[in-house]
Amino acid sequence: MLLGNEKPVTAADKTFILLRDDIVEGRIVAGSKLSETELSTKYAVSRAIIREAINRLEACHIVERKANVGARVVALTPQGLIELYQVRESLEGMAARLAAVNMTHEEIDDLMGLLQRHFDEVKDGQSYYQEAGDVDFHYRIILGSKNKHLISMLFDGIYHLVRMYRVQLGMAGPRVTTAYDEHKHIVKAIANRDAELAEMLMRRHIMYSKNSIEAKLS
Amino acid sequence: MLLGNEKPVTAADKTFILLRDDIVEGRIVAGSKLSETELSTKYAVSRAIIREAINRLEACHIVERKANVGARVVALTPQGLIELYQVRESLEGMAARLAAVNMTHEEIDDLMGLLQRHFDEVKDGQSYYQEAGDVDFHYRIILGSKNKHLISMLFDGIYHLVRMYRVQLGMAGPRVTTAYDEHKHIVKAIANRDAELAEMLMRRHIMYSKNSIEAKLS
DNA sequence: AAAAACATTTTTGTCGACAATGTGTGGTTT
DNA sequence: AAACCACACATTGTCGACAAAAATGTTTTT
Repeated sequence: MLLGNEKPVTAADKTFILLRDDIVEGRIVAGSKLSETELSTKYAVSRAIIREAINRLEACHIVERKANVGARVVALTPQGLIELYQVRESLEGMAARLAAVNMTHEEIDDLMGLLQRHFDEVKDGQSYYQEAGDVDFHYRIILGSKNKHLISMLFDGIYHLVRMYRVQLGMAGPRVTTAYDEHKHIVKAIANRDAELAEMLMRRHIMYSKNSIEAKLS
Repeated sequence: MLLGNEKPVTAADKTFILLRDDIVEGRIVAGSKLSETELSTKYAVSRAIIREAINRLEACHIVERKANVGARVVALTPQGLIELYQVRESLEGMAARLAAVNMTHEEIDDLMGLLQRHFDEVKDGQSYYQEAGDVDFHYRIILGSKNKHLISMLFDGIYHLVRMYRVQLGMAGPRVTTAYDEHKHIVKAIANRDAELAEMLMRRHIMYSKNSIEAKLS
């Protein structure tokens, strides 16, 4: 899924996205070293382009770089996952709070429609929900916050890392119907313009999700 | 004040910091365009260095860039300030919550010592508190969270922007003794390992601070 | 005179080469 | 045999030049 951002126009943009996806999807293994010359031949661009792409990946916390030594893909650790979800809980909780205040009636109606479609799909036995459906739901609430910083931090930073953990540690499990109910309650709170409750429910929702993932790691 | 990060080693590091400070302190005016060639002569480095510095500033949300057009320093708007403080409230609230769990007894003792020194200074009539003292306090709690993402987002991203608003809109006002009391209560909650309360108090503290600034804007 | 089309100029994007730094190896010394 | 130094190698950092795109100014057309 392409997040609603602008399309890549420059070569550095395209290479950044290619490289990022190769890392997130695990085609470039977590923890490995990134050689600039090697990557420049692989993606058929100059080293300057690769350097810019790596710089952006560093800003996303997807790679770590040491001066005069080089860049490595981050390692996936249980501790890292926990820290990631702590930030997510904090930011998305605030997003839900702000969405309860800032979303238009129309946006809320759309969101309820989306939820209904997801319900129909889940009811028909498709386990489609977890991946795209979940992301889509959170996506709209984050946008609904109308807070530029929040939106950018979550979409450009956190979400690719979350996805990296999901893909590479193979998260697809249950929590389908449970998560649906939680989503429903969150939307209801937003529709009621109850910011306090929306934040609390969103934070709980993300905590449960974290616990579910943590359980699978042990 | 230099935050505890590693010292700049490469020319791009140094230029990035120079440029960032020139923007934050207002020597390069908010909203203005950044010409790469112009800056490269001004800082006596090649355009590649300037480009890297601008890329990093973009990651901090201090400049905005459009492909094939160029980069501009962000504009300072009341709305932007509000959004910034919403994020800060969210992240630092979580930091306080985590600090209540993760700070060592020694770190907490140090923090109480710091607070005592600040009290003495404020008592003696120095209005020193607001600027460095406040930052120092928040700094330690954020570090005390032991959460890499949180620390990086706040120090590398949010705090320079907050400082930019403070400097350029001329925030130095009162709230000295009030803020001190709030700090004291937060530390007490952390010492009691009361994560819930620590987060709540920190969020209130930041909200008050925001309100105080907003009042000055009108 | 206003608007459209073209030419010019400026600015950003990309590239290959050179310089500086870190790393590994082999040899020497104790 | 272990520690240390020196040298060569590989990788990253920096630079100036070229290509492409946008902005500006001029001419042409209606």
